Amino acid sequence: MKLPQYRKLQHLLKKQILTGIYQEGDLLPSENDLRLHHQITRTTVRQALDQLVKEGYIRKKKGKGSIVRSQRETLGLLSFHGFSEVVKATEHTGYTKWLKPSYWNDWGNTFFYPLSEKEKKAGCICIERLRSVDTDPVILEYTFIPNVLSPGLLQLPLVDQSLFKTLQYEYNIEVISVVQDVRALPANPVVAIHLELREQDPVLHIYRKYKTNRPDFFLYSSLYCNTAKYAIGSVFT
Amino acid sequence: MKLPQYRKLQHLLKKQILTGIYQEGDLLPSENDLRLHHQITRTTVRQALDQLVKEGYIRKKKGKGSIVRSQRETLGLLSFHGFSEVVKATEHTGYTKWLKPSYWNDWGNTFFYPLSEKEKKAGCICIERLRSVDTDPVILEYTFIPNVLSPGLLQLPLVDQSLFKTLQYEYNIEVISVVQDVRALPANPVVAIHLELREQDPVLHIYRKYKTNRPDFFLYSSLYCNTAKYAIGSVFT
DNA sequence: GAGTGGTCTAGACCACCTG
DNA sequence: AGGTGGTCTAGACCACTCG
Repeated sequence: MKLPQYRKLQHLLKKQILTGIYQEGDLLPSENDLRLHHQITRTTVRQALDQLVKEGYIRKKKGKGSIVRSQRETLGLLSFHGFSEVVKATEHTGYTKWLKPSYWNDWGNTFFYPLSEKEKKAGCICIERLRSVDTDPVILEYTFIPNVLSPGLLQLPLVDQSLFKTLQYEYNIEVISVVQDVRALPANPVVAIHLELREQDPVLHIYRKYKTNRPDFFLYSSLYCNTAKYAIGSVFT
Repeated sequence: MKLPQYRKLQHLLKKQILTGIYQEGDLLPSENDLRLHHQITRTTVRQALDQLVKEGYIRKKKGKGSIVRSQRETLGLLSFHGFSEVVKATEHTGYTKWLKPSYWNDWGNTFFYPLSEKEKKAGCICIERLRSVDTDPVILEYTFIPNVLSPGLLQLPLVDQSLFKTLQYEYNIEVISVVQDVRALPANPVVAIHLELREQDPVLHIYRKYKTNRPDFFLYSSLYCNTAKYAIGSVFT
């Protein structure tokens, strides 16, 4: 575990942002301050800050400084949920309902993405959630997590109700990229009931594979979206 | 027009990749070579290469070199079409049909994204294309280009049949990010006919706004996708 | 005018890959 | 062993922001 200097600074600053020591809109210490405090050169400081920019934690402004961005914005890029963005943009309120307690399962015969032997053997923890904007159900989400974490997610309470935050705080696991396949489908009965649609109404369906900073650990999701009222937004940079 | 050194090198290398001087899998000259040839320091060379990595033109390997990636992969990140990816992955052949010659139009009363006064006054050039995989129509695409380019896109032949390539070669305009809204809709009669679906069948619909390296120049698209056979893939990093 | 980030120089040592 | 990219040092000048 020999991290380069710039990674250490990067992780330190990220932690300080995530724990609220620096909040949205705050300025980080200047590159010069950081250089003096950590006894490294400005090049190295800049390397650390470049990473944080790439990850969306800060943006930089010439003559001003490094400005902390909101975590919503950060997630927005990755999540593609539209959920948080929609909620944020419209000042509606978002709500997530656990359809049932998370449970262990094997992967079934035909999982939507290929699995490694290790993943297959461990089975997975399944989470079924319904996400709403105000009182409108918008996303029905099935999440599949390989059961390879100790002590296991089943026993843990979630930080802030958020799976990603829990993984980050408890296991240092961070999502670094997402691959997804998107389709338009007619709603099946289960989907129709939860999303308050008629059967056969068009729904947006997304298969997702999340890559993390652990090379052998992935997350999987299957999402059904009612886009009648709210579209799903995303940004590519 | 005072470009920093690293931008110049970045653009030179990009041009050489796009024109095939360096092809997929080739190694770029080493950082040391580039430094000597261009009389700049390695730091500056690395800055240029970092940009190309970010844009997906190359990937770097320690002990090996900077390897040129395929342009398909590159576009894949931005395009979100799934079109080229699907075609590439399955070794089917892609085909684009101009439904009619491009034509001038005002924007209509309710364009899907807000427009600047300058854009409104100029009107737009419209392109209607149908993209197919083998013989299956997959994407019906309407593209709207503000009519602010001289001599105007209407008179120009397209490079490689590609709008993006034409903009890059003729005007030095490059797309740098995309904002989009995605929905599932029932097919209307026009869409149904072109995509060979029944009316009311679910189609994926995407509104897109492309941001370019010209701060005041955007492109707009509206896409209808038949996802019955081919899903739309995308990657977030 | 003082402080900030943006660009750049001229070196250095390391880990990794390949012959 | 020699070449590659990865990390890092210790400086410099510039353009921009703000009081």
